[in-house]
Amino acid sequence: MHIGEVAERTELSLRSLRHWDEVGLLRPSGRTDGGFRLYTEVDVERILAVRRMKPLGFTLGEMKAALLDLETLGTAGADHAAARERLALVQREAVERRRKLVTQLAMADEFIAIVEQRLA
Amino acid sequence: MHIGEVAERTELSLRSLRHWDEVGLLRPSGRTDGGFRLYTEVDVERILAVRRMKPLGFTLGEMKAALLDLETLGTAGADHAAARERLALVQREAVERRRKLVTQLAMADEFIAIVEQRLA
DNA sequence: TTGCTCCTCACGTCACGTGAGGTGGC
DNA sequence: TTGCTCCTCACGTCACGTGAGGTGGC
Repeated sequence: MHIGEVAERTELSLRSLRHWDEVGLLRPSGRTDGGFRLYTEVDVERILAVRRMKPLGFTLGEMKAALLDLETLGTAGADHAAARERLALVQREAVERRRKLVTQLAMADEFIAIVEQRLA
Repeated sequence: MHIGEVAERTELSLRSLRHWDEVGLLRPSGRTDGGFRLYTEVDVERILAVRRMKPLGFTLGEMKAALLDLETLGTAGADHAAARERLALVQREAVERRRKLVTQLAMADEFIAIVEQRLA
């Protein structure tokens, strides 16, 4: 699948997908002879996983590491111990950041209420 | 009140407050002879208003304009018509962006659930 | 063969972070 | 007088946005 279709399906910009490729967060599985990026369904699944992490404000590097660890846990015979340890930290961080997201949502609601009141 | 106290009370970095001053979003009401920024309670109120808008992803310029319009509506005799019109647009945008925030929170929850499941 | 999609530079942007070197305030 | 807080550069960072100029794919 070409980058355009992936962009549409994931609601990401072409530039983001290319950037993620550049920095090694998400390399497409293949390329055509002409150099076109070729993504598989598995690639798209990875991209969607990154999309879920993104709102929590992790850096691309952190997300790359987390993605790797998640896939390690899904693979038999790998070094599960280290991956589990790192993911446990990611989990704590994620829960903490989720709390901040909720706080931000509350602040946004306050702002909207204030504007509504001023316009009423 | 000096910048340090403001930073603590608003949970913002010194750098952010200085940056907001630099770009004209939030100038402190005064300066000491030595050049120290002096913030009033009203300044702090403005800063907190900006904090409420921030999660919605507006640019500093947009927030500056919105803040101005909000204060215009709070002032008698000013050009309320134009301010109301612009604020109505800001309101629509805000509601739209709030929806996206909720979506992001849902995605974050999905991610946390996935990690939890993998670690279980 | 015609477009439409894709490619690689490469500079620009936004909102700060992070020292460096120096001085004001109580 | 001693620190602790504050100041101004000014370069760095992160995650892309945005053309420019060119070519691959069906």
